[in-house]
Amino acid sequence: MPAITLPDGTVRQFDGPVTGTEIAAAIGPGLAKAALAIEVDGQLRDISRPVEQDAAIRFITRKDETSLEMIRHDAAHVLAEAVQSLYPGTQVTIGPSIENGFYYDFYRNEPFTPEDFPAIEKRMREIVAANEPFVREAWPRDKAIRFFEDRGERFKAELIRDLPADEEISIYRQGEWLDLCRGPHLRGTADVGNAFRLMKVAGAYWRGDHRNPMLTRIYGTAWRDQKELEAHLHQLEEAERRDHRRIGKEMDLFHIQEEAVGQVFWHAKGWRLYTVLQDYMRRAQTRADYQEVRTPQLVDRSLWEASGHWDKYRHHMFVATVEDEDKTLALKPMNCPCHVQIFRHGLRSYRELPLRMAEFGACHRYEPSGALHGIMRVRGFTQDDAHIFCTEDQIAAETVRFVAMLSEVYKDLGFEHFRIKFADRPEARAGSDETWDKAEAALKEACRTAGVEYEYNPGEGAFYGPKLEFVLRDAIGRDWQCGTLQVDLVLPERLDASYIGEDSARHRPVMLHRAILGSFERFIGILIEQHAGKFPLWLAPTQVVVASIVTDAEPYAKDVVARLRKAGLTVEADTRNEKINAKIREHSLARVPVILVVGRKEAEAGTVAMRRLGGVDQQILPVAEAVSLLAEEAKAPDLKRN
RNA sequence: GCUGCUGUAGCUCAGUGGUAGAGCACUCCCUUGGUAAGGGAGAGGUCGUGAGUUCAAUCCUCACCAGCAGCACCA
Repeated sequence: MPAITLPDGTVRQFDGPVTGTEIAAAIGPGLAKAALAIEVDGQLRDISRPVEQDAAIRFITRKDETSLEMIRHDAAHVLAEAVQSLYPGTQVTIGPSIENGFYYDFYRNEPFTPEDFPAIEKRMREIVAANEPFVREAWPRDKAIRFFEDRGERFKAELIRDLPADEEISIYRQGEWLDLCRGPHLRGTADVGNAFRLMKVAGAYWRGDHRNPMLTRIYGTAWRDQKELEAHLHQLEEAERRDHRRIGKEMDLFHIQEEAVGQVFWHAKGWRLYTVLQDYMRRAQTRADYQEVRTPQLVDRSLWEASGHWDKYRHHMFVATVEDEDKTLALKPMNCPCHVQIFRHGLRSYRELPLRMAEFGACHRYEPSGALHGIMRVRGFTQDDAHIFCTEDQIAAETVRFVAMLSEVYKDLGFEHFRIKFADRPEARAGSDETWDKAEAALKEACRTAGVEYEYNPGEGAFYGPKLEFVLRDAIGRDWQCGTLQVDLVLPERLDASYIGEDSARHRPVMLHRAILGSFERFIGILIEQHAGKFPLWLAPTQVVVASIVTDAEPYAKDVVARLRKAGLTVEADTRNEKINAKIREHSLARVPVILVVGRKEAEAGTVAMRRLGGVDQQILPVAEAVSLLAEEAKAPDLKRN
């Protein structure tokens, strides 16, 4: 006699086990039609499954976000059926829902190509139109294994074998086709709807392990209706439009070429952006009481052995030898061991702690070729790196200070929202469990003190310590992990860093590794995509162009340029033999924020006609006024505050 | 690194078993034009690299390099 509690608090009694479908029908025909699935005591289930005991329930309709995930999961099943019916002999593996869609991994000798998509999609739409109900069956383990093995589905059989012994093996049928699946599912294939599209194919390792066979993965996107699908496709176009590689080329910011794979040739305009950002960061860290240092690029192998990096990352380091000397050196892949050397140089007192040591550290890592991506993932990069040597007692206060500094920087750079993840011990790690207990506890305590809220990111810590990851949200809703704060009790030990305490004895400092931007290369890539190349004035590679209308105004245009330059602005004169329309068009396409147009009138009156990027109107100003206005606007945000 | 795809002028791309084309950009000439393309002429490429097949390869085959997407990686 289950008593079913509805979300509004009303309770309904039923005589015996009752399915979600029946409950919905008892409430009303509208709901019976709309209900796709049911949540029983917070657990999502098939609507066709009976509820046997008292429970609080909630129906999932198409309006719920939850339905999206189910639509995608079901779409993956529909895809798998379509593929197996069109390409016999293809083995199925897994097919989950993911952000924005779904995928299914198949094993097939010949990989799929996008040319196969129209046929597969057509078959999928037929399956959706047939509206086969999803029927759940519980099978004995042996039967399930035998069934899939008999069909030559060795991956599925392996999955079942690896399921925990006490787990029920559930099979979902849709018409003739069936799949091992935990569920839950929608009512039938028609609930998937038609707002889906196959997107791309890619290789993927079986179980994500590069030692396993490569499967062929088909990605799709699926939504509740056509409008959502179109919005998503539009978002993809938007991301492509903002691609930093494309904009970097268009705006002449940088390039990369074969002779220096994974390393950036910064052109004048890109380098201006870089230096403006670096100057800003230098001021920020000076305000926050950091001391800036500089350490060598090439460091003897012995230091990397001592730090533990040689062991773990040797194959990702650039190694150099000298013919006349029997030495092996490595281009530094990170700065911490070098910073410890400065810390160790001479006796340190507890009075010097916390000691905040910063470096715009140029690092090199031999990243796998497939990981490289524009200037976002490179082999030569510069970190806004710093190490804070402090006592355990100081971790909390330093965390508070760091989060404050980082928040200000992100805000100044135009990112209002960020979130924090707490990454704890990875499987492969240095240091004892006690050390990790201590480090994790200290960092959690620091977060509590700082009033910092975080999500967990289990097993993703650095090999020497737990870390906080700071994740930005950009203008089109994408997340970028940039900042980090890592507690390290291991490296000071390994490299024997110590200070003299109040008690005249030697003590181990704690090292906090921290970065805000991460690397300049990657962060500038993010900035480019955030602004779609239309930078705020202080960051713009070319801030102003003075465009003359007639030859007579040329000397005046050059004079205006000189005055703007004197005020510290980056300015170009455009006195080419072109019509003003063409000049406006070109500089607008080049994303120059301000165009000052000068003709005979302006030359005589000592004025400029100012036009903003994206605007259509103009503003006539005396030169002096334009110069002071733009100079003020072009100040970095921290300088405006003073 | 793995799987798939791609590599032709500075950029975006077309094209063919008989050593190549467009638009934009560039140079020069005409034009002095008032807020998103004025007109004309010209120059520019050993078709990613190397080997093979062929009378003949930018095109076919193989290897390598690089790029793109995804996976794996990211101290």
